[in-house]
Amino acid sequence: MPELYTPQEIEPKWQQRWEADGLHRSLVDPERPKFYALTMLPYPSGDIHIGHWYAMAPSDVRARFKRMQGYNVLFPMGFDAFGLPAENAAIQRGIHPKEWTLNNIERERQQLRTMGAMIDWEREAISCLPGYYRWSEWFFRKFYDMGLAYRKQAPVDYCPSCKTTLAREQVVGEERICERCGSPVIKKDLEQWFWKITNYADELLDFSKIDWPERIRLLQTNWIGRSEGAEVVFVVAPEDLSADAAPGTGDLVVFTTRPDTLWGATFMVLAPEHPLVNVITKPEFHEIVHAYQFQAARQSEIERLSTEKEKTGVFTGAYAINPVNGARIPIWVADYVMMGYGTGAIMAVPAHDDRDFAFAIKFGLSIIPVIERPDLKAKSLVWPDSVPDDFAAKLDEAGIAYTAGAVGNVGEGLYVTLQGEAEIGRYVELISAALRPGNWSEVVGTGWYFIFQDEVRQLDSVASDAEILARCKELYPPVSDNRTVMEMITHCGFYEDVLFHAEHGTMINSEGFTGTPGEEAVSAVTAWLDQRGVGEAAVNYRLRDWLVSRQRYWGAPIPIVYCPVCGTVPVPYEELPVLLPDDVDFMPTGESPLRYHEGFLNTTCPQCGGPAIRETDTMDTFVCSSWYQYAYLSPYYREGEPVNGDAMPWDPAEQAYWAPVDTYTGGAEHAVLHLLYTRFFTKALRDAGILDFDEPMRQLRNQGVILGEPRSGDCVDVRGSWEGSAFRATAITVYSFQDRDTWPEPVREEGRVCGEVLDRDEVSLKVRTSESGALTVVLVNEDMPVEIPGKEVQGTVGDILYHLDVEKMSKSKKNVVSPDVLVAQHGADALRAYLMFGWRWEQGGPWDSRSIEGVTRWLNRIWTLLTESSQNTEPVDAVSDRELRRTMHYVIKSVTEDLEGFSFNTAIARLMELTNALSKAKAATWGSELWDEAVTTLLLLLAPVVPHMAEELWSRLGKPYSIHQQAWPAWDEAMLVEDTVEVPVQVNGKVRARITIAAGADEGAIRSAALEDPNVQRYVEGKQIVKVIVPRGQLVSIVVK
RNA sequence: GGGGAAGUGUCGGAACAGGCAGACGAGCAUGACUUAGGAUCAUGUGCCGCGAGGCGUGCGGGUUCAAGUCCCGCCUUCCCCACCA
Repeated sequence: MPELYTPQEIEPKWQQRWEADGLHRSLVDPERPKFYALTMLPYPSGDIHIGHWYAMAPSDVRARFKRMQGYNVLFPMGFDAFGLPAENAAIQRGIHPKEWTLNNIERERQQLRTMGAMIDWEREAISCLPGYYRWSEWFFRKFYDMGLAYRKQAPVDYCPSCKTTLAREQVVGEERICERCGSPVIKKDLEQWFWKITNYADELLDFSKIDWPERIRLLQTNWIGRSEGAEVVFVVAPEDLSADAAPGTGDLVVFTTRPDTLWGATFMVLAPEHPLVNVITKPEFHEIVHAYQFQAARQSEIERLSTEKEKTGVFTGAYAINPVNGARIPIWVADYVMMGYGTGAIMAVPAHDDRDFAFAIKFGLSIIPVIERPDLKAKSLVWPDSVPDDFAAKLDEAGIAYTAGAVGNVGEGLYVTLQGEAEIGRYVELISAALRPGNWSEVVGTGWYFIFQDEVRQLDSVASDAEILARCKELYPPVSDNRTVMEMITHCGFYEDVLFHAEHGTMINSEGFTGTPGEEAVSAVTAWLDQRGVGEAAVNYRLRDWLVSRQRYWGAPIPIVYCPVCGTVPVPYEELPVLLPDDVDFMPTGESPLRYHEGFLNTTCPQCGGPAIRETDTMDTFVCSSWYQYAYLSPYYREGEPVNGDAMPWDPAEQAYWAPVDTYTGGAEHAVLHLLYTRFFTKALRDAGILDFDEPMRQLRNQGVILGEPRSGDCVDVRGSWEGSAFRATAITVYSFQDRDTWPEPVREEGRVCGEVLDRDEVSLKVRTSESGALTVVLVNEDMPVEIPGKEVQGTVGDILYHLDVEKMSKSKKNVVSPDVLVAQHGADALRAYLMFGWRWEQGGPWDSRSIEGVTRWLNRIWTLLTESSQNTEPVDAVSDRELRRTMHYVIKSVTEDLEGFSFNTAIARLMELTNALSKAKAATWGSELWDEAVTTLLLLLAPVVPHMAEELWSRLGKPYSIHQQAWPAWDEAMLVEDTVEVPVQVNGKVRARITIAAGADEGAIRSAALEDPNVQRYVEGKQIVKVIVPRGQLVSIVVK
């Protein structure tokens, strides 16, 4: 009886052996090239789940692969151990966060060990231990000395559920919810510590030194949000400032990306929180402005749920002077301007910004175009009876396009569409001549002409706006309600698409700059502003400084002391770490429990020795994970030893050898959190003289997410008839998926189909018509009525629930897949292989509990293939030998390239192919030299994937321990060449024959062989051969006529 | 509203550089061995058609001897950002 494959026995056995032999220790070895493979460290929430395996197992495979390729590989692991869940557990269950965390770590470490990964556990680092967080504090102190850490009072995001402030990056989505718990965040005005990540904004935009996914680079780029433009100084009109105001008080600095539109700035808008609002608001406007500010503040606290973003705002009564033309423009307050972006104040150019346009229309502010439309499009509506009847004929004559149509219920008008200066000019001439008394006409979009009987005006200034409007009102009193010309013409739907544009183009109505082409406009105006001292080129970023203060206990203390005499004093390097006291009360107060711990709070000032209090906020946990890749180099470096500010935070020799990380793997969800922070950290440490490189991780690859297994849909019992392979429904009965036990048996027969609905679209249902999964397509109409037993109401096909959501795994949804259970069932090796095989790694997808069986079967096949002897029933055959050898080399090559390129699924597919080839060849080659070579190759290629099984079979074949210390097989290109190749022959693009020909035959030989083929002859006969193409000898393409 | 990614059998997914679409696996079907089979082995399996043959990579065009792949226009889904000045 052959021995069965029992991973449950084999796996622990080898894990112990490897550990006893220190096989996974990674020591500095200058003789060998290093490879630092890092996978994101887990947060010890209590359970290692399938997502961890999905991230780590293929990463381990790749690390092992690199080791077999001759690299000295470091593959460490640790725990991101500070954080809220531990503290919440303390509050809810009375367990100390440290105990909760360390217990979880112990459990997770055991779980991780079952993976059989080549983790060097000697280098484990846990961020909540003093030996670790001493250095987190040390970095804070270092950044403080470098001027990168500062404290300021600012409106910050606060999560009322986590009871702490959050960094901007930790607030997600339109609903502005907390990244950890999903609660909506609120704004609070607090004094907090920030790190100047913005100092590195430009450098963080440079990805030229790293191989990171496009997606992450893009997310970071967008997050940093660099925009170039200018800062322009507007001054508050002197009469609107109190006489005793200090010089400069009235300066209103705005940031704009479009200084070329300055002449069109017809008003200004300040954010409600802008400090100058209270200074400039005229007394008679105080009440209304204050009410608006209050309401705006409240609104940001409640939640800005209103998706309908109707503009609101109030006038301050004050005016500013537009520096380019001295125009007096009103200053408004509106919440569409954010205090947090730019300067919190804008110049509004309603003609070329949709928000400003909407605001100006709503509040009756002037809109003056100052940039020509690049397409030079214009429109004009010829009002009924405003011109003689022959006007249309004149337009025809002039080649001007128009359509006649009703204008409201007034009569028939002409809708004229114009393009280009010349045509517009011709039109203006025509209409001027034709216009009847008491009428006017306008050209909208380009030119902006207002044609009256006696003159043609252009909408080119605030003054002309008023004058044109006045004339129009005179001619046609119904327009009297309008406050601006633009408001008047918005009532005409025909003009809708030419009223405003935001494109770059030639400047108009801009005094000396009129005529400046769009490409030069921004830079020309910026230079001019600079020269006149009213503005300068400026870069603005969306990125804001990293708020690192957290009002929680379970984090690294911020090493700062507040002394009534000396002020803010950092704790001396030598006194670090500031230890977290164990005996604190965990009460959800909204303030750090440390604040109520007298022993912690009260201290002496390091500077004057007098009584002082400690900072009680702790650091964001992302601080600790920003440098963990270096912590692994020499965990808890110099613990217990006091160190000064010039110390190295890790062993310089280890750093010199291992750093930086060569390959980093993990989830993409940290694109603008951890992955941005750690880059910042590395750059800051470089500037501190600690690191000598710019980027922490050379190569980054993100795995996808494993989602829950799709759940069942409703069951349908369908009557109808077959139409080919599909079934046309005439009557449908639906059974809810909730009443599974009452479902009828799946059926697929003449006239009836029954089963669960897996998918649905407008015209069909996909019904599972057998237990095992056979699918039938049922053709339906979406509004077709269905019977629902026990329900009075009739539903329709559109109501049928199908397959149900593919969702993230979560305990509450009861769709989690436990790796522990799978390891017990199939073994770690099978799970590792399946996680590689089941999905494109970088994409992920829903779990499929059935197809892991396929991988298990494969491993069993390998097992019997190598453990059972063979009778050698088939004769030795040189051709098939060669074929096996060829497959072997092809598989070596493919697997090597696939593992290198993170294409894990195809690597497994190729290994399966080699297995299949061996199965086929076994009866003839078993026991031969070739057999041994092929089996050895298979095992070596398998070693990174299924390390335990490979080691077991390796030792059973009597090969020297350990397989993991063997060299990766090499392939021979010469072996990849086949003796004969099958060449497809296409006639007019369709494959009509395949010819077998000696490999390497020249083009002429292939061509004539193809033309001689009888099948080809059939298609070529009687036709004229136009062309024969033989690209790279791969195929023959014949074109006939 | 802006930006990005992706649409291939029943399913997960292959396809180098424009060159035989569907590798590998799941599922399904048939058969073998079995007391039995959710084990194992073998064979088949894109769709339509009895057949010759035709049709097929979200839809519509185009380039080419040849298009999943390149170009133009659309549709759908997912993700990110969002009154960003």
